[in-house]
Amino acid sequence: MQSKHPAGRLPEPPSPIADDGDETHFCGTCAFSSACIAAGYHKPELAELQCLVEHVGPFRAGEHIFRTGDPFRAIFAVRSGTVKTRMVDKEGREQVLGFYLPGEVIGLNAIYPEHFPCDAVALDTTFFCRFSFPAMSALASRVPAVQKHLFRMLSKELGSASLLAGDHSADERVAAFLMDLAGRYAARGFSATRFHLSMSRGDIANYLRLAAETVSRVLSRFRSQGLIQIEGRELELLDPPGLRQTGQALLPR
Amino acid sequence: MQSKHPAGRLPEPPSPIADDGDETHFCGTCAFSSACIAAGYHKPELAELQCLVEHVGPFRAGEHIFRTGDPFRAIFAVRSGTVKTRMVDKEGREQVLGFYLPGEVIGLNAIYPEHFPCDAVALDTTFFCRFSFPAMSALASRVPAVQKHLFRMLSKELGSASLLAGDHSADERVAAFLMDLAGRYAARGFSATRFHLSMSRGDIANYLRLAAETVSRVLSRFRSQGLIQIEGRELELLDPPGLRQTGQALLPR
DNA sequence: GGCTGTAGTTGACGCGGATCAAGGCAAGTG
DNA sequence: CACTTGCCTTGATCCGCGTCAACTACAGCC
Repeated sequence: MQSKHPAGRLPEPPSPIADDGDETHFCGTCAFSSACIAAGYHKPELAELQCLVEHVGPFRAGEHIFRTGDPFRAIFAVRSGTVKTRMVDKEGREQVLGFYLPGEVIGLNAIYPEHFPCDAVALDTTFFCRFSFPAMSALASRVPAVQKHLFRMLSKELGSASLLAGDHSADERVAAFLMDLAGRYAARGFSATRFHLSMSRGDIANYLRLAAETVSRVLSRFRSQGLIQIEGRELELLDPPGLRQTGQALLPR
Repeated sequence: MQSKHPAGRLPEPPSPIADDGDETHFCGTCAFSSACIAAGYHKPELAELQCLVEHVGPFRAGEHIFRTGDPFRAIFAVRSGTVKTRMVDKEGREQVLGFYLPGEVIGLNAIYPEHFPCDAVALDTTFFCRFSFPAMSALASRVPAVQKHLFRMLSKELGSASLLAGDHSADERVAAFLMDLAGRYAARGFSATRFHLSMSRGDIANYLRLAAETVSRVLSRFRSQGLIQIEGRELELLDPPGLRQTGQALLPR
């Protein structure tokens, strides 16, 4: 009972969708796979991880996974599809906080306030593993590898938050954004040079604190410079070193 | 053997310095006080917290607590003084990531990379509690309150990272910055309307992604509008509601 | 077919804030 | 004391990017 390619209509590049393995090794690209490996796949604790996880979805493009103010009970690992998180201020202006790809986890910023401080919106058809956080905390107390993994995930997200920091030109920001996406796809085993942008130009612009028109212009310029090939949302990186060069001030050394 | 006011020469406002209590209740404003209270002050686990903490300092203004690339072994809670964290890119440009006041914790973003991804620099004379992270993790496994507290601290910092997000005017940013500081001082029991800015205009500007001149101009304008009184680094908020109004788009609802 | 809505691209123009420059003030130093 | 150095303020100029606008492309719908 596996729905194969829920996002549909991506002819050329392989769609980045985490293919679940069997029931025990349920997520090849799962956010917790490294914790499982460290703990040893066959330890009894793993069975507990099985118990506290719940597969949810599909969510269609535009649907909310959670909303600002919802009580925090669980974190969500993206199994397939893409998610944006965003805050909406009282004047109704949106601020995109991040995009989350298969294998990444949303909801960690809700632990402290105990309510979600932002919305999570599916950008295409999306499935999740839902982890009850109380159960996960209890498990973390007994399995050091799980605790360590949670600490690491939280710390990692702290680091990525500073990708936005600094005042940089539109070119630098867009180049760094593309290279960041490429790296994250590569880390999960997808192509690092050819992928689909699930988010609109407006979302990219908002995330990078630019106008949609500026993003459009920069992408056109990158294309005319031979750095990328782009048609609609299908993207190919023709010159990753060149892009890295352009965005280097924003990228991890 | 308590050095009284290491920063010196602050005649009017009470200097924000955490006064240690006795050896058992060692930090009234400590970053872990809530964890201690939750665990119960007299539980044996508290003695362990005592064991893994080490008081370090003083660091003088400009001295490094840690540097980019240093191996990660501990986190540091500010006992007194102020710290900035910053990254320096290969062109030598500095990016200030944050300011840390008494009771706040630095180093959490180093858990994942296992090396510090940034420098921490004292802005005035500063003392710390140093917590060995391996020991702290081990303790967290046995004391749920400690684990919970670590999760909450990490998650809280994730939230504060998005104070910078969004593209906002210089006025909004500066107002939000001042109100944020005020709230953090208030949370630790210091005056929320009158305090000392330990960081230079340049550091503020860098953190807010503005030019130092712009920060200077905005502060002058706020003074002429009767929102603040400021002389050098001594600041008094005359109209907190007005400032909150100005910075509302950036501030938590 | 025509109508409508959404997303993206491209051009023209103006503004907010960066940059450049000059000067003031306080603390430290020989 | 004069001199330097660092920090701050204020004014003048300039430019990157936001804003406004027009246009294209495409999908869904009746």
